[in-house]
Amino acid sequence: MATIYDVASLARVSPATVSRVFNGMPVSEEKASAVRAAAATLNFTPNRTARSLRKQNSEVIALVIPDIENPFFTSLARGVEDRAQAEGYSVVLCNTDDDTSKEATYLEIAISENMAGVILAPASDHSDLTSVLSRGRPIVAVDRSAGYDIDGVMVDNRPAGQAAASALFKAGYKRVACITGPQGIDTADERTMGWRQVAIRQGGYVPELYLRNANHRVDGGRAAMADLLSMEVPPDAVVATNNLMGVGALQVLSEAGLTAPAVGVAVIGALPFSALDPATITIVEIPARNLGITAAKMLIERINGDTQPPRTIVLRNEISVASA
Amino acid sequence: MATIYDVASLARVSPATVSRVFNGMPVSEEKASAVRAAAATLNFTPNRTARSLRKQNSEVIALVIPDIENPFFTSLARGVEDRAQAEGYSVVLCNTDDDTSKEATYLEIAISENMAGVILAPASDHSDLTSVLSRGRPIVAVDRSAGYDIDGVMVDNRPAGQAAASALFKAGYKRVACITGPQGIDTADERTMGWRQVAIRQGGYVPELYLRNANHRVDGGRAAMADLLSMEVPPDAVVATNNLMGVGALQVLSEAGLTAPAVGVAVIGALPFSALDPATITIVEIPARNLGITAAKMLIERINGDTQPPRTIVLRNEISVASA
DNA sequence: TTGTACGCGTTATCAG
DNA sequence: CTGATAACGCGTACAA
Repeated sequence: MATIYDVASLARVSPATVSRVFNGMPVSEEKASAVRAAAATLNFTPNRTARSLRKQNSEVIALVIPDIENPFFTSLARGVEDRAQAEGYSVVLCNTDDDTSKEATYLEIAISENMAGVILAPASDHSDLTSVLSRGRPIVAVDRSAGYDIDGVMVDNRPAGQAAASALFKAGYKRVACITGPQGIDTADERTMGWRQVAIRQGGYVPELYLRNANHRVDGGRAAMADLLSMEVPPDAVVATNNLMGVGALQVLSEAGLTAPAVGVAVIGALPFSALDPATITIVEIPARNLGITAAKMLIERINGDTQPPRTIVLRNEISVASA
Repeated sequence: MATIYDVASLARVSPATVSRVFNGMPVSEEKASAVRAAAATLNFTPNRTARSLRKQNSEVIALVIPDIENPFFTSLARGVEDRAQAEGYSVVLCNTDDDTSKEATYLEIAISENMAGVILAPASDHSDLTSVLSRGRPIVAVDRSAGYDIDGVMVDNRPAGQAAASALFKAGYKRVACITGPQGIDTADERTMGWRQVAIRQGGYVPELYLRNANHRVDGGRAAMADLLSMEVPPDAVVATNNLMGVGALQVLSEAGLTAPAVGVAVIGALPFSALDPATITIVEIPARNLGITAAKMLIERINGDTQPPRTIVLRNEISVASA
């Protein structure tokens, strides 16, 4: 592995000059071209570890998400990437699998590899950010809040829950259930609250009986839906507060022969890759990609030295109901 | 940011002793606990950049994939992660977006950050691996071959194409089209070849007329399917050589009112999150997750010093046809 | 077992 | 514009 010393001696200049060439600092064209030639023959590339140790930063952003198999987060990731790459940053993804200890490890790595900053979709509301915060590295929470006073980009979750529930009641359903995520994840809690408010106002049944907490994946949605169907008086409609639980619920309903108007379904978050037209499903759109773009933008501002107090951006007007 | 020197002076020992404590080398329990106490109060963690510069390696594996929004690759990624974490490695994901220059950048980063090794699903057959190979870092190709003599984990693609085509012909279809990926990606080429062999043997039409190259995403599948439908004599069945193109084809067919037995569909690779039962679709399963597990296993063997010649593992028997 | 001192490959400072 | 040199934070001979 060639170093700047090798290049320097081959080009008959000092190591400092080599460094300057690779950092766009003023160097006479004569020496510069000698350096480039030498670097080419030696197949030299600056060692980022050493550079990063010296400069105390790198051009890499860490994006830490809880579930890489959820298209919502991959879409968000694409948003982050597109924005970051446009600004010259690379993005590495870390999957925490909803596990706060894995999350801590990745944050540790990000900081300790001198990455420029972190965008975090927290695994829970008791994530441990001390490693990041104590080093003063820029960090932005996205989608979910982390329980710290840091930058954040969120959507207005309660209205999303309200919209989903309202759509079903307006369609004439009477007992609208809710399949939501684990407690302690604020997106889930807020969306549930939105559903609850509408349901209580609507009246005619006891909403709390029709609330199920599940994990945020397909099997969670399946289990919850199956449980709801086994009730003495089952719901006639259901709100799923994320996309994958929605898929699970739809699967169980489909398997039970309950389609279309028999049981109403509203899902918060786009259904991934729906091959078949989900004609009778209400979708409350969440701007996943734009969450990513916005978070990357905020983070890069911080990296560039922005020191205003932490702020939270709420993408209020991007929630839309598509009842096809 | 606390360093070993800070910890050392607080614990009244030498920096070397601090280092030893954090690397499990013999240290008297007395001093060890003093070090741990000091480290705790200073909130110290070893700086990975410095460590990695010194040791010339890290405990991080890079997984470089072409499309993070394709569930096939995220599933593969989960396989890699699970295996790697079990062995004490962390995994960072890099998304190349099918772009060889982004790919080169990420490989560059991986090497130059002293990552332990790379698992690469190549963006094309002319990827540039010189940065990795010249440094002698372990690398494993997965899913697709990279055009170098390196370790690889693949599936037997041609039989997959044959199985998909055969299933449709056996179901009585006469003109089985094929929507495949870009030329130069060997998985696509091989699967196409499988379809072609079966189609030619079957006879009764000119298969080449019913072959379409598309990008590997949903819109690629949509465009190709639309094109096929506009033929004077459209196909009565179609093989999609990857999951997302399959979704695109199904969407277009569904929109055209062509469901179920009107037009037959076979897809190579699991359909992601199918909320509705794709009753009449033939799926040729590709063991995405196991590809990841196997690749991680191979890579870690290399990291641990295995020096046998490069080998390619083909997961032959894991392809299964599920015609529900 | 412990400490001293050097080097991993760069970049920044400071002379010239 | 250029070169020598000191860090960046850590691990590891080598010596004690």
